Amino acid sequence: MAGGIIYGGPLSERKKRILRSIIDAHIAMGEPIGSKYLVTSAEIPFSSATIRNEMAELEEMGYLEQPHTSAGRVPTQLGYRFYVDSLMESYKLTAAEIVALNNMLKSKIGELDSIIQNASKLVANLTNYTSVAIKAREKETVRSFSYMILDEHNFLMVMKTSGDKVKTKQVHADILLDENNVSRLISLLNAYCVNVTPDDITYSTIVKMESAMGGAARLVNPAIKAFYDAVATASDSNVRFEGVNKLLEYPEFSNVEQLKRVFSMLENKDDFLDILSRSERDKVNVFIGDGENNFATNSAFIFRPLTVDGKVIGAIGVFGPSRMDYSKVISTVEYLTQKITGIIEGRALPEPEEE
Amino acid sequence: MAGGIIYGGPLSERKKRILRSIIDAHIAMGEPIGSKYLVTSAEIPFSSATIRNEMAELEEMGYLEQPHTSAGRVPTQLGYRFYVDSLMESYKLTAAEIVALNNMLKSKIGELDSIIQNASKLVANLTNYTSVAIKAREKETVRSFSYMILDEHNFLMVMKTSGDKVKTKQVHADILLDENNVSRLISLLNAYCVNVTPDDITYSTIVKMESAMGGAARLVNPAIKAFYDAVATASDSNVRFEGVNKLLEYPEFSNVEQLKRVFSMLENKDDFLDILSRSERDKVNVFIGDGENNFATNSAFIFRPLTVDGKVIGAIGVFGPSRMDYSKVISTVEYLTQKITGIIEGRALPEPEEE
DNA sequence: GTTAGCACTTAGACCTTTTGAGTGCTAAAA
DNA sequence: TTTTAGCACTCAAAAGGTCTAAGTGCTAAC
Repeated sequence: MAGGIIYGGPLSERKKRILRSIIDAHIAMGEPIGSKYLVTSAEIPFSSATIRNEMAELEEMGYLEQPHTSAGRVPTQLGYRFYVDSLMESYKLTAAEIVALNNMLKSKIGELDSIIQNASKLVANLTNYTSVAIKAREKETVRSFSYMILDEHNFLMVMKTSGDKVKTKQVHADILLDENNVSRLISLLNAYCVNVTPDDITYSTIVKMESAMGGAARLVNPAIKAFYDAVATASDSNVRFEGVNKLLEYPEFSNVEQLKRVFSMLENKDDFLDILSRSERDKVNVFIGDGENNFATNSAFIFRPLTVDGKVIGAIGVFGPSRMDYSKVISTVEYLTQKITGIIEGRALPEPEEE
Repeated sequence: MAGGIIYGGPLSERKKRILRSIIDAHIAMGEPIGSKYLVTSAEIPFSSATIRNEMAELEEMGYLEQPHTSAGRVPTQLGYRFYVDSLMESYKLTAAEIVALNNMLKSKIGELDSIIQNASKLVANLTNYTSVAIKAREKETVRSFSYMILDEHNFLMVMKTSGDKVKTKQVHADILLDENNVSRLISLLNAYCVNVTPDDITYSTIVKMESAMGGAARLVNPAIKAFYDAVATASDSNVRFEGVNKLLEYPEFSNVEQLKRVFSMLENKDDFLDILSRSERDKVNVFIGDGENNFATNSAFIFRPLTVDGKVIGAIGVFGPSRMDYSKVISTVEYLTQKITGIIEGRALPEPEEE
């Protein structure tokens, strides 16, 4: 190898093979990998001495590191990144896994929310890592209001949102309702509260509306509240974890200090929303270690955004140690999000035989 | 003391005082408490020897135990139970805490769900334990169906439920909608799907409805699906935790084995629903240790059900080590659930000055 | 370019010793 | 009869020391 060794530079085929074997073995066993192991178990056809030389160079190039002098090598972030980007053999989902995924999706033809959440549970079980379900914040406003009178004290407020959904809220009034006063109220809402965020509603707006309502002024407050609720709820985001206890299975998280760091991170759900907002859509994203994110070292976050009509509405992913079974996780997440997107867009579920 | 010592029997005033001091101290420090400590810090006006004698008797009676011969004493479940039931001085919420609670409740005049969840967050912060928010399963059926046509391909299905709520679902159809076919569909729903759980809908029902709809048979399926979603969602229950990382602060959970047990328990949300269903309503319930529940030893669960119209709709509580600041937790949970029940029932929020 | 061999390093396992907190018991004091 | 001082005893946890095994880097031979 002429010339100096470049940090992160190109690798010979042999180096690639050794690096890949080290990472595979480390992912499987969780311990530093030594040269001897590679000769006997990974069947690299060179002596341990040769491998040691290669490993020393891989270390100098930044792909490996040693926890201490007399230990084997462990992959660095750079090592994992390389592995993910180029070395990994794409894991083929087993028939059993595909069936499990399809069954889940079929049985739970329900709300988007519960689909995502069930998918998340399944991912946790299939991969044995903590899974993450994210429902993204949607900034919605109301395009138009209409109504339906339920009885003399209740009417239904129907709001078409900017996202072309329909939200409804039941409004209770302590005065008698009739077509007359409710329709007046609704046209006021259509005048003042269309394409407007809840923060834009000022007290003076409310006063104006109340004076316009005359004797039925008491209807304004509950109506505004219903409007507020509908829009505020929509703009609520949501990050949920499943299988948090699986983290404890991995030795890298088995001391309390590490755990504290990890848990306070998981608690900080905004960080996950942040990462989602900075991610690439329509592909599986992989965050590793702490150079790339403000995550705890030794950990990685793999997820794929869910998009509908070009808008990111959420994500499903996996959180775990950076020595993670990347190919399995990536293919599971990929498969599932594809299917979910299909369901959301109204396509029928394909039979499990496919693939 | 004439006669033999009775297990769990009555206690002299001095024993009570000593027991209480031991538990107070143990709650504060998390370590076994020795006789010397009680003399110097808890200001028990007897010598350490006397206290040792009393402690030996309290141990024999089942209120205390020793982790090992040369250690201090630790309360047993029986000890904690006694403490909770009779010794504890009711903790007075500080003004700051009351203000925080009230502000939270005021700012978030929204969905019940989000109220409970925010309350839960607050409880976790105020008490420094993991908080638990439970939304109970509601078994609901639909009392009557009505509709509102949105455009030529969408209508709104409005369902009055057995719980006197109104649920709505937007239904999309690929055939043209008009007053005629939608109203026919709705009257079929009123004939076949009233007071019925989703499981009662059989395939033959669907076939019957489809043949009755004639040319518009394709409307039946999306309508049934909407009905199913609405009722299934309502019957979904929900257990959420906040501040799980706080558990790590307590030494009793600081070894990985203990943590595994605790986390797999938290994962098992049905257990919490179970406990809720077996709890006493309208008061704060305290589960301690493992004699009383299938909880991990060293842990306790304190919660209060939320009831509306005599039905339990959820609960707010705290999960933590059995050495828990019972009085603080109990008064926080009590206060908050009272207020939330008030809000749900439509009462106005009282001013923070009260109390 | 590859490999065998060897000196060197070091975390972790294992053992022993020391320390100190806390007890139970006995005999004296109140 | 109740309380207390004093003392011998116990035991977990900390501290220290030794040993082992895994794994390395380097040199010299192939």
